[in-house]
Amino acid sequence: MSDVTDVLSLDRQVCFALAVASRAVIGVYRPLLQPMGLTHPQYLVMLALWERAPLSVKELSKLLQLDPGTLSPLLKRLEAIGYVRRQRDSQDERVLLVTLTGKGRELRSEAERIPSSVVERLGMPLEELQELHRSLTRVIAAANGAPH
Amino acid sequence: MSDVTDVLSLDRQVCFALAVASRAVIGVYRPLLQPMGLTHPQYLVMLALWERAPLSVKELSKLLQLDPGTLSPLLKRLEAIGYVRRQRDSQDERVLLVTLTGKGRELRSEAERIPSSVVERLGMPLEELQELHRSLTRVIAAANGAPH
DNA sequence: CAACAATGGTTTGTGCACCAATTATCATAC
DNA sequence: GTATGATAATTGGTGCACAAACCATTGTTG
Repeated sequence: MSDVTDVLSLDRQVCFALAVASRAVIGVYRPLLQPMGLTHPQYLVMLALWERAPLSVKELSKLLQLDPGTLSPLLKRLEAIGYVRRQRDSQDERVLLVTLTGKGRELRSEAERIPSSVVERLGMPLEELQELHRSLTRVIAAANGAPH
Repeated sequence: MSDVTDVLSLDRQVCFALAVASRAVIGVYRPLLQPMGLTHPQYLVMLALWERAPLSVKELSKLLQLDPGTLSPLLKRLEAIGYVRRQRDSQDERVLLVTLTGKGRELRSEAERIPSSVVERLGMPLEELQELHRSLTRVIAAANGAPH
């Protein structure tokens, strides 16, 4: 009955639930992404590029909240499979501009089926997913604003 | 105004929010866990063990929803820093029982300060976190029950 | 009891994810 | 115009995470 036990109890840890939920939902995407040869993080990069390419590594890093050190090899893999081109900005040779190839642009129509397919497989009411999304957005803001 | 654009739009992807939120919240734990020499997944294993050690790899895998192949090296690291002991079950030499060392048990009192510290740093009302937790639990169930 | 399947862990390979250190380019200040 | 500092990306190191292959032990069945 101690609060301490309560607090440490595994299944009450929001953090644990977050980690498990994240992995579980990514697991639902996996078989859908596999035919296109994409992992989930790669898919997120493609989403960002479909919305507004070209993007620099810096911009992608900010958008996806991912370390440049994580993106660097990931982008090379996307280039290796032919979805993306990496080239230095001629205005500023420090920045690397990531653009879509024709193959990368074409992939979009195939990808458009994914979100609805995921929602269908989850079998949850859309309203609930939207509420979850709002809730997650608040947590992200809280975590990013946390001290230290 | 097409629904398709809407659906692919990055910031509406629950999955993206989940991944970012998970990483962001783990980032709040990081500085709190660092003094004890624990990573977040290692912390989750310790939580499980504090609740009910000994546990086999199989049981840990089920509790934490983690692959045995992920746990195997993680547990060796926990053993290397002296929080845990790994020994085969004499009844069934296939199963590996993970138990706490004295040092591992002592760590618990230090860890008990973490959850409240995280909540404080997040600065979110407890009620909202609990609602998020319920919502995440439903998503986890949905994802685990998803076809394929 | 000897083949056989099932079970529990480990290993290997690929790909994130983060951190710290490094490199190259650009911008400023002498 | 050369030192200085800032910025953008890459590299290297550690540690998840998952899949597939592998191995030892146990359980079962002919």
